[in-house]
This record gives sequence, C-alpha cells and structure tokens, in this order.
Amino acid sequence: MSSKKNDTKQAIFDIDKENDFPDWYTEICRVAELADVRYGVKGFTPFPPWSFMSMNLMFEILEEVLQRKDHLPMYFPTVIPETNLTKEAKHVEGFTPQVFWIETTGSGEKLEERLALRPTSEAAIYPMYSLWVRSWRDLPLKRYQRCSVFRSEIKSTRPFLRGREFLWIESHNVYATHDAVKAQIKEDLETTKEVCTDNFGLPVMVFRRTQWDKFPGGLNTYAADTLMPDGKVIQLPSTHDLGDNFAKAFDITYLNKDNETVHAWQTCYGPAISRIYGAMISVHGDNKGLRLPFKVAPYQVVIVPIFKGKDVDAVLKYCVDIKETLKKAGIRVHLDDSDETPGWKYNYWEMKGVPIRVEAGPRDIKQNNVVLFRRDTMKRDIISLKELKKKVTDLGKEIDENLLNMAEAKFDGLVVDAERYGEIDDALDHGKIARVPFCSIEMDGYPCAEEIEKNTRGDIRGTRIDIDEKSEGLCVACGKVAKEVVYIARSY
RNA sequence: GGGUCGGUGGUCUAGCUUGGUAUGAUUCUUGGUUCGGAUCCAAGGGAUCGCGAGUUCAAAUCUCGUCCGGCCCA
Repeated sequence: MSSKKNDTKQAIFDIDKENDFPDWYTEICRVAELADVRYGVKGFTPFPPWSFMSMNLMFEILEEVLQRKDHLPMYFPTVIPETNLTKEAKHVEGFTPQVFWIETTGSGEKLEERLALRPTSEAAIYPMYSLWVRSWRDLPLKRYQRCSVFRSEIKSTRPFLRGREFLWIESHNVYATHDAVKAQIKEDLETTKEVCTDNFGLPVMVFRRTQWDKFPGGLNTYAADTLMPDGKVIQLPSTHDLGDNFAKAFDITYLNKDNETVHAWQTCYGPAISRIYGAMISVHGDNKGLRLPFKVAPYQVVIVPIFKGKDVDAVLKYCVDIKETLKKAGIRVHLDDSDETPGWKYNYWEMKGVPIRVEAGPRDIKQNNVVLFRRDTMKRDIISLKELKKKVTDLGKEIDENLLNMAEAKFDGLVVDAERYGEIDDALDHGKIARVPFCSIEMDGYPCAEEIEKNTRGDIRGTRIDIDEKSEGLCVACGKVAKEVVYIARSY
C-alpha cells in the first residue's frame, strides 16, 4: 500500500559506518564514484573526478607547505635499472619481493638490463644526487617529487588504502651532518601535523618505529598513525633517517670546508596522498555518505534551485547570480540545474559530501534570502543574500574545525595501559590501543614482539616521540626490565 | 599467503539444486508531467551470463582451470 513506494525506492546511501565499516567503505567508493574497481587488474584502480579532484587539492596543500620550507619540486623517471636498485643491500632485500620488472620490449626482445617500476625512488634519485652534490655549498639539498609508485602487494588490496600503484609525494634530502637530518625529521613531522591534522582534519599519533619495522636500509623510521572507524590504526606519512647508509651505497660525497671528501647524510619523507584520502573519507564520513572538509571538497558549495513552472527563469537567474558571487570570492561552487527534484539533489550531494548547500526558491527571492545547509551537522539556516559570502567562508572554517573535533573526540580514552596479555586483548577487542612496557625496540626485542603480535593479533607501532614517556615495569613478553613504552594496536 | 563467498544489460539483481540462450528494478535516450527532503506516465535502447577448456543433442545452470572482486584470518 503506502509502503509500496518505499519498497521500490532505495536510498542513495544508508549504511551504518560504525558497525558495518567494510561494507560502508566498499559501497561509498562505488556510489560516490571515488574508485572504479572494474578495471580488472588487481590493485590498479582508476580514480574518477570526485576523488581525484580532492586528491589534487590535497597535493596542492602539501606542496605549498613543502615549498614554503624550501623544498623544490623535480621529477624522476618511472623505471630504475636493476644495477641501481641493488646497490643498497637492505633496501634491495626489503623492496625487491614487490617489484614489477620490465624485461622485454615490443614483440619480446629482451632488454639488456631489467628495469624496475619504481617501488620508491631512492635508487633512481641517489645516483644523480651523487653527481649533483659536490661541495658543502650544495647542501642542504631539499627536493621532492609527486608521482605514483608500484608495489606488488601481497596483502589484499583496497581502493586508496592499499593499491599496487599509489599516488604520493616523496621528498629526498641531503645534509652535511646527522644533526641536520634530525632537524629535518622534526620538520617533516610538523609538516605532517600541519597538513593531515590542520588541513584534512585527521588527528595523528607519532611513533618511532621499531628496528624490525623501519624503512629498509635506513637507521630509523618515524610515522604518523591515525584511527579508522573499525578501531584499527593506519599509517599516514612516514619519514626516515637514512643516516649515511645510502650516501655510502650510492657514493654521495661532498668536499667540506677543510677540503676533505666526506659522505653526506640523508632523509626521505613519503606522504601517500591516495592513502591519506582513503583515511580521510573513512574518518569523516557518516551513514549518509561522505563529509568532505571544506578545504579539499571539489565543490565547496552546491546550489539547488527550487521552482514551480512559472518561476523557473527568475529562480535560475537568482541562482546564477549567487554562483557568480561565490565564484568571485574564490569558492568552488556548482549550480545543480539538472532535471532531478530538489529532494533527490539534497540526498545526492549529501552522499557526495559537499560541505555547504545553498537552496533558493520563490520564498527566498521575495525576501532576498537563501537557505544555507551544512553537511556536517545537517542543520539549516536562513540568511540574507548580503551576508552570503561571509557566511559561507565562516561556515567552511567552522565545518573543518567541527570535523577535526569529532575525529579528535575518538582519540579520547583511546590509549589504555596494559601490563599483561589479558589486558592487551581486552583493549584491542574494544578498539583501543594498548600502552605496554616492553623490553627493547632494538633488534634484541624482536622475539618478544613476534610473541606479542602472535598472541594478541596486534602490531607494535613503536614508541611515542610527540610526548615524553618514562618506562616502568617489566616487559610483557619476557619479563625483563622494560626499557620502552610501546603502543600496540590492530592495524591496516 | 590461507579460508570463504561471489562475478548475469551502465548499476543492482532473479534464474543455477532438478541443463532447453534470461527475470525484475534502476540508470540511459525521447516526449509530457512534477519540483521547499528521493514526482509520475508513456515509448525506446541496452547481455557473446568474467575468461578458457571439458561433459552433453543442448550449458548462465554440471566439472576443471584461470582472472577479478568482497569478507574473515595470518
């Protein structure tokens, strides 16, 4: 009867994100047209405009920060000759299992030397750095490139979160001293917070990774983790203290002020924009779909005209004027003048995550008003046309702050102290992160880590470096005096 | 890497047990109607049933292989 209508109509999107996150994620990628998994090659996914426009904005924000901090853009080839890739022993060992090789051309003629699709570009860039760096006056050398990299992942792939080709920026830097390297690491972590937290609304915890979980070939890895809706953490940007290991392997030397040839010191930093995007939509989304931050929304404002037959011209004119006003103010605005009904448009653009909607119809024209709707709280306000520009700008800021606040609230009470296996299990089973005393994050702690990870199905994320912590008590696994406080979480 | 479920017009799906070339919805195109929270009506278009092999007079359906995807686990 009256329910017949509801039976045949299905919601554009309505999935319980908190309780059904895997389904939510798969479906929002499809319905909001973020990634099209029909391409047919495992781990390789086309990104339609709605996700790619946001990722471009995210790249722009990140690049602005890097350039402000004196990094210059450059671009290196996608292929790396095998002899270069094998120069740093640990690096080879870490990355070759996931390399895609090019071995032939045309109808099958073998290449003289195999070429790797870059899994990361140290081995492409550093041979050139060896030529480019001559004197202490060349340092520091701060460069980055924006590109995609290729890794034949063994773990199951998912759009954005783990692809076999993914989009990132990699920053490669050369210094005269190890102290300068350490300062760069600190700067990278500040960049991470400025970009991911202040701009994309993603709170992070920063860890020093364990020695068995660091970047292959480096001395130390520092990484920012954020929290996904299913209680698992995911790694966002990581930055690596390469020491002088790569300088030795690739012969990057310079003449110092005393006219001596010495090895340089290096860092690299790798924020994967596609993965950050995946985390961002997951953290901010709700049951009705996406909630994009104002700063990275492809359309920041969508205008929905409302009219009865004879009002069409007047309403459309009113809306076009609104569009022009906002455009002039530098706002990314879209007027939806398609044939769909207003109700349909509301639902559609809410699902797409547009932060602000302007609704305008005959009632508003009469009083020189518009209806302003905000996606984050789903609340409406009637405002006068005069104050539109200012209200939109202010509301955009407010929405971004609110999204960050809501994400930060999830971090409250997230970390739970645990000193025994049962307590760790209990924390992880409730989507928490366990803070536990642990013997050592040097290689001698590895057996304990394996035991803990096997018993709890959690991963040791490392030690915190954004806060000071003193270790107390005994290692959960071996019972020796704990030198470290580590965090254990289920992870992506 | 292991387990498991799945792949049928653009999308979602029925059919598969018990073989006989395919159901419905939606989308799309055209015309009309409607428009302040998912209008309604009519006509039209759209599928070598993921791919390959096998069994059979006959395969979406049964068997094997393979690719891709979802979920769970390492």
